[in-house]
Amino acid sequence: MPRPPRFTRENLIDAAVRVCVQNGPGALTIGAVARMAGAPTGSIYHRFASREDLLAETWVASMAAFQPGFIVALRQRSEPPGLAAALFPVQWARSHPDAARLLVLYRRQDFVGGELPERLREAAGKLATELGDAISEFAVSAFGDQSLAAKQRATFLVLDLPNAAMRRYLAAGIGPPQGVDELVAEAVTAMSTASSALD
Amino acid sequence: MPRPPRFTRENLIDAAVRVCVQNGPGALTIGAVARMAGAPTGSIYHRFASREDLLAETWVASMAAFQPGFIVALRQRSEPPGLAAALFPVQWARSHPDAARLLVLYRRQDFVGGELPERLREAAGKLATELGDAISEFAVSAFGDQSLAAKQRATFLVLDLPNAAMRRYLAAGIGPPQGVDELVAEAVTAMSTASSALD
DNA sequence: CCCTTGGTAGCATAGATATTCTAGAATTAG
DNA sequence: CTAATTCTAGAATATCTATGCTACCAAGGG
Repeated sequence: MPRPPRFTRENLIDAAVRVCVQNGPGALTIGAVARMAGAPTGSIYHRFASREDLLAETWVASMAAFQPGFIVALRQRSEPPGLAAALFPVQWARSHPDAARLLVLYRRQDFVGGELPERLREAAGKLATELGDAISEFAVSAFGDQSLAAKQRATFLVLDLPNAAMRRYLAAGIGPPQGVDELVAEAVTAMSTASSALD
Repeated sequence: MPRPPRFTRENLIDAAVRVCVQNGPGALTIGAVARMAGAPTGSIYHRFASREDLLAETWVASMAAFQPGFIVALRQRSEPPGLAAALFPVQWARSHPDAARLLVLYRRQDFVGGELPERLREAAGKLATELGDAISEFAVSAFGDQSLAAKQRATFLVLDLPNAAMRRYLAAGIGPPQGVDELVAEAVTAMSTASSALD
């Protein structure tokens, strides 16, 4: 019944992601997104209440695209434990280059600033909780240990380590080469062997 | 003979670093730095030609503070090779919290944009070259291999890995806890053992 | 004591940018 | 065909920032 949209939320968030990965989140201006999407500025305000909101949505949408698959990988049993999860971000980066750059090269804090509408605060909070819980669960199953230290170790293995290995490539705008998977696998295996040797 | 300065270059760069780590490089505006330093805006233009210059100087100064010590650590023989270098960034972060946050949480590209005055381009280029050479040299001495892959592996071990392990703490505004050193040491040792097992 | 040098102070200007607002366009139910 | 609804368009306004500019300040040498 209504006029069909030319610029959906999704279209505009895509454009916003591209602006951010090209010039950093600081360069996300309404004008820049409008140019990137080929839309007039007014159309952006039709979908988003403010620049701040759009910036936050950009982050939340990218994280929401990444996280479910990652959590599945986290629950998958692999040998050594965590290998499947640690490889997931690298593989995901190949199929989602823009969103991956956003997530790896910047931080939540660069996008989600002060006051946000309920919907976004809730979405962001839910994502954080889900991820934290999934990692804790993994730490218990992998290390049989529910201490904070075990969770930190798990976070390092499955997130920080692969991100570190990819970072330079994503910064250069290229997909992570095959060697990254090998390096990650080697590191996870090495650390797993080292710790089981302590038993 | 002249009037004694109230705001030196150093003062202002310090303030700029603090602005960046608090709100990201995008928040580095002349006004923000002026407020942080307690100076009027005009005083900043007395020292720096433009906002872009100040931003670039902020990065160059932080990197220049980090790099010499790191290079010394890189040349230091340790067992396994690279352990001393990999631990250096973590220790340095404890004594230089603001500069470390800047270097770990953001990238050169977020600071050093397009056109820069000769002095800065040269300083930035020299830093990059020195670091690259030092890492290559380390890669040869540690792995006996001057391939690009060896250099990438070395970079991962001594820079990306420790940065990844610290990142969350620096983002939260706290110094890296002792567990980080242990994790880094464990990872470097594990990977060194794994690769020597291949011989 | 005055002049020179390097500095501070902060208002004034120009250019961006965010945000608002009004007019009109595209659809379909009735 | 018309009303109701959702959207596009983009000009107009309000803010924010970077930068330029002028007046004035402090110290030491002559």
